[in-house]
Amino acid sequence: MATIVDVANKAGVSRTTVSRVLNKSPLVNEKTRKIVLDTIKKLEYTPSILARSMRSLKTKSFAVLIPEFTNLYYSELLKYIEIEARKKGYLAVVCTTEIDPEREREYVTQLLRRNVDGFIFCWYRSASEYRHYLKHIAKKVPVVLLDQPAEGLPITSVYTDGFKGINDITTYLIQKGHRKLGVIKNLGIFPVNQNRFRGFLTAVEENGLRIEECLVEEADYSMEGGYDAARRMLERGFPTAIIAMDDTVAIGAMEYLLNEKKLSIPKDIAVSGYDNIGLSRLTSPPLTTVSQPIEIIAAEATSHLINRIENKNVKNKEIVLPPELKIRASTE
Amino acid sequence: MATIVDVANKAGVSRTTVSRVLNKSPLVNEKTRKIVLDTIKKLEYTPSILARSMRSLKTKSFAVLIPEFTNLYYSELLKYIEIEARKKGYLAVVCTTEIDPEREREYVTQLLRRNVDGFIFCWYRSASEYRHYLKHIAKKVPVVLLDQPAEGLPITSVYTDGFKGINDITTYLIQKGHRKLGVIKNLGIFPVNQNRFRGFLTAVEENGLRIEECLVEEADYSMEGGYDAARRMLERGFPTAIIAMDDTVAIGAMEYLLNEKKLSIPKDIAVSGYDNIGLSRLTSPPLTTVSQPIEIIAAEATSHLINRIENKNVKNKEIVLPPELKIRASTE
DNA sequence: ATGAAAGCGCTAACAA
DNA sequence: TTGTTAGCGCTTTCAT
Repeated sequence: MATIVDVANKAGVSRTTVSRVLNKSPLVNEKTRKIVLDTIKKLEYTPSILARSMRSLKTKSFAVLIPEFTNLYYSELLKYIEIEARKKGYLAVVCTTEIDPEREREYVTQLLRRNVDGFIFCWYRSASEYRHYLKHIAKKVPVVLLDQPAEGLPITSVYTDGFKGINDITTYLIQKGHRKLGVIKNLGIFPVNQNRFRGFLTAVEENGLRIEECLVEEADYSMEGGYDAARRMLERGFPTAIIAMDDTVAIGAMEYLLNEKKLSIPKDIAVSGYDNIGLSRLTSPPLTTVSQPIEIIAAEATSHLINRIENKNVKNKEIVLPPELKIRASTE
Repeated sequence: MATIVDVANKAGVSRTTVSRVLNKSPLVNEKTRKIVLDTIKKLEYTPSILARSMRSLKTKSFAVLIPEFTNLYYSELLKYIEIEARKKGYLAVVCTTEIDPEREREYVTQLLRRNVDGFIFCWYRSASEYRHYLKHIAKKVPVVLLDQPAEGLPITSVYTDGFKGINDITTYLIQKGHRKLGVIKNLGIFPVNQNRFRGFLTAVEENGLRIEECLVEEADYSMEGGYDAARRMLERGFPTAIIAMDDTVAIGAMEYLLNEKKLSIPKDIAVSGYDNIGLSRLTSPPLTTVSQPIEIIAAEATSHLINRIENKNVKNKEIVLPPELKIRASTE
């Protein structure tokens, strides 16, 4: 591999000059620049990012921590994060935590040692629980938190209003005549879950229904989790509608109702989700859900992170996006 | 951030000694080691991976190039690649190519400049088309190719026998009495696709059927692609079974048959896939498919790559894994 | 407009 | 067993 010295020697200039050309400094004679550029081509020289990073302590990379790959919400998020990163010349390094705090810490430590320039966290952990830790990280590099309010921390956060989303969908189902509502909460006492669940409770109360009538289950963030939760629920009662807090879980629940119980959706039981992942349009029947503008969330989070990385003056902010009801056949 | 010099000074030893402790060299007095270790703790010192890489030109990281995140086959693959990488202290950097040759090249160049220690490629490109390029890369770092034979290139490859897999499933369907077979090929003239398709053709011939009876369609690697392919196929004819070369595509096709045509699977049309992604067990009805041992593929590929990175004497090899029929309700 | 020299944090060859 | 020294490839003062 050719180095900057090889180029300098062959071009008959100093390393400094080559470096200037590389960094588009204006303090280089036009002729000199030509010669250097030619030599670079001839030698197929490409600057070592390692050496460059060593000096600048910037790696033009950032880390994205998500719970897992197989939930399509994250796959789609990653897709758009990567697109935005590429546009700006950054590399997004994706790590999955499996919601394991130890694994998460391990990754953060290692990534910090690898000098990533920033973090995007999709983690399910109350900000208050992790206030100290997050502050600690945010002191070193910019941090963007997804799906959760920043709650006063020195970080940027991007999320949709989960309370409103679930409140809307619950209200809609009640208005359609459903009185016996089943609900599948997401596992863990995290703000994102609590907000969505509160949206459900509030809608139930606002409509004068009793919460005791509700069948409450819990599931992790997977299809299998939704499948099992639906099974447990049906063992205990028979709702006319099931509200899940997550499309992936909702789809798992639908599969149980269809495959195991041979029920008809929505005739026997209506089902709704949250996220509007691509798959939700294609299930049978298509899933009613709350749309999160995934592309916008990803693009906002990424571009804001990069802005903060490159310009310390950019301030943290809270970006709250509106959820939108997508009524489809699973409730009609 | 504390550096090695800070530690050395505070501990009253030389950088070298600290470095030795760090690298668990036996040439350090037990007492000295204790002192150094203490100082490291006190200063919360962590060695800079950047500086270390700069010397060794090893980054303890490798790149994984896949077409996209949203095909669950890749999500699952990544999950197990990451697990294996973590076990060995490596960071897997995932990049998606969208099967865009230019984007692919760009990534390879950039990743090489970032000194990744190796590559795992899931790319859909005939090895022959890319012989030269692959050789070029393999000269610099170890390469593992997934889903494709190495065809004599100096790289390791891991794949299942797609010819046999599709041949088996086709034979099984014919034996079940299906005579009018629809097939959805995957887009692109890549060995992995050709092998699977040949498996289909051969089974058809072996059973004395005529290929003209077959309805042939093409789809990219997405659910939407399968959906559209099924639509086009049904506009032209009516098979009793549809064989897709990929679960994701098969599921898309099923959704079309169920949602748009209100057909019954398998009564009106049977459907089969390939890959055995987690979702295929949960669809309605569950999808008959050919199982690829994803976990084994991922683990073999990753551990072999890392072995090659760390020990130049390890030889490239071709790892061919057996496919396995998973008969489920979509064909029963 | 150009270059010499120092240094980023670490490792390794050689000396003691 | 420990330390000295050089250097990985680059950027960045500070001179010229």
